[in-house]
Amino acid sequence: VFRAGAAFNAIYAIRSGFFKSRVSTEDGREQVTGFSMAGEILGMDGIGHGEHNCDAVALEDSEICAIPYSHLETLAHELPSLQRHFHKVMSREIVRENGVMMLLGVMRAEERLAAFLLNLSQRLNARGYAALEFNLRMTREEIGSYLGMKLETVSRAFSKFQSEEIIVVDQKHIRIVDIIALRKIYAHHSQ
Amino acid sequence: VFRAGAAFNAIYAIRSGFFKSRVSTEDGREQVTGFSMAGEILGMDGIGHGEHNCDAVALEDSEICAIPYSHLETLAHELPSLQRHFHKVMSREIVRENGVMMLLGVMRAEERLAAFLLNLSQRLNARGYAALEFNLRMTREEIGSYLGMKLETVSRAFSKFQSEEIIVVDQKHIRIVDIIALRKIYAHHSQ
DNA sequence: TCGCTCGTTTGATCTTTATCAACATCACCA
DNA sequence: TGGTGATGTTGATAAAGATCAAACGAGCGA
Repeated sequence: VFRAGAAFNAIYAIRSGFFKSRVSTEDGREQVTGFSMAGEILGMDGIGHGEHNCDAVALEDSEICAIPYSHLETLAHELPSLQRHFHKVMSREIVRENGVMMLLGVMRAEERLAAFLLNLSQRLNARGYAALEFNLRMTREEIGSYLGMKLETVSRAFSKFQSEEIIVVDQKHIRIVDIIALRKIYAHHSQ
Repeated sequence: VFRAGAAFNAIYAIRSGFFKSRVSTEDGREQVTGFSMAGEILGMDGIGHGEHNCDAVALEDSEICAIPYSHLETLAHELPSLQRHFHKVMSREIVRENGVMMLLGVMRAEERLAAFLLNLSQRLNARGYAALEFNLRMTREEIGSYLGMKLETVSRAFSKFQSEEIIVVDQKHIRIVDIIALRKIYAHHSQ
């Protein structure tokens, strides 16, 4: 969709599909900063400095709607409710990132994965998809990058959850069998 | 200043002083999400859901200016340049948090501390303070929470930098002796 | 001044996760 | 149809950082 360093012109509303956002260091290490799906907005990182800070990449065939920022400004001025809505969307992105910082800063591997699965489940559910059965669009490596761990650790955590009969994993297909247990892991009750 | 869960009414412009922001899990673990100083804005996390998501705490005597959000909306509508500026401030907060996610996700302990010191140095410098000599306002534990490591690890990294003659540490007083070396550590050239 | 607490430093050991390696599986395509 | 590269799983080992523990120093109030 866009790359870090590219001039900022527009934000993008996702109509359908699935995306990842990522930032990179000069020495080539990457951090996935988020996964986005229908109804979410990409590119708000570009407003501040006139150029994008991260790359946005589609993980499947997707449709997006570019909203030129200059249009948005004009429209928002004419339509205060849009203005307010846009502020909310940006603010929620800040809150979401706070949550990810919490993930990365204080949680351990299995808690992170539980949090990831619960978040995905909840968002899919909000869009009318099954909450307990879905296909991952991203690789283990991308999950690992997002969660601050290596792909092997992601794979092991999936296997552990499966052996504990909390989820059933078949490649990218996930079925959540015991969402209560998943919530307990997330909430650290598991020790 | 405000607490997570408190109703959102206003954002706060810092006139002087030093603050930390933090989020907490139900089981009591905390993550410091940022340190803020003069000229920065607190409380933008509250717009999205009408209540604050994090706590903001002053780390020294400080002055802040509450800007009621309803005022801001009105003013921004009358003054498009303010509108635009406000968008930039929020966007930069998103970009800043992307950087922290990178810190937490892919960097190792010493790189994180180097990044932290360089960032602090740069921000102090931008405000007219010495870039290479300053007093930390936060404890080792708060630094550790921000950087996703334990206070002992922070302390050890400080000691290591001191033994390598990169910085001089005396309690909260820091003097950067070899900023080039610090940048190299940050950029991962150190291995 | 004494003694207390808080923050910090440092050492020893343990745990978690990374790393390295081998192999399985799948998709794609020559 | 078999090869090739990307992806995923699992095991063995190593390393980074956490945890536990002890001690120190500064600041503060009695």
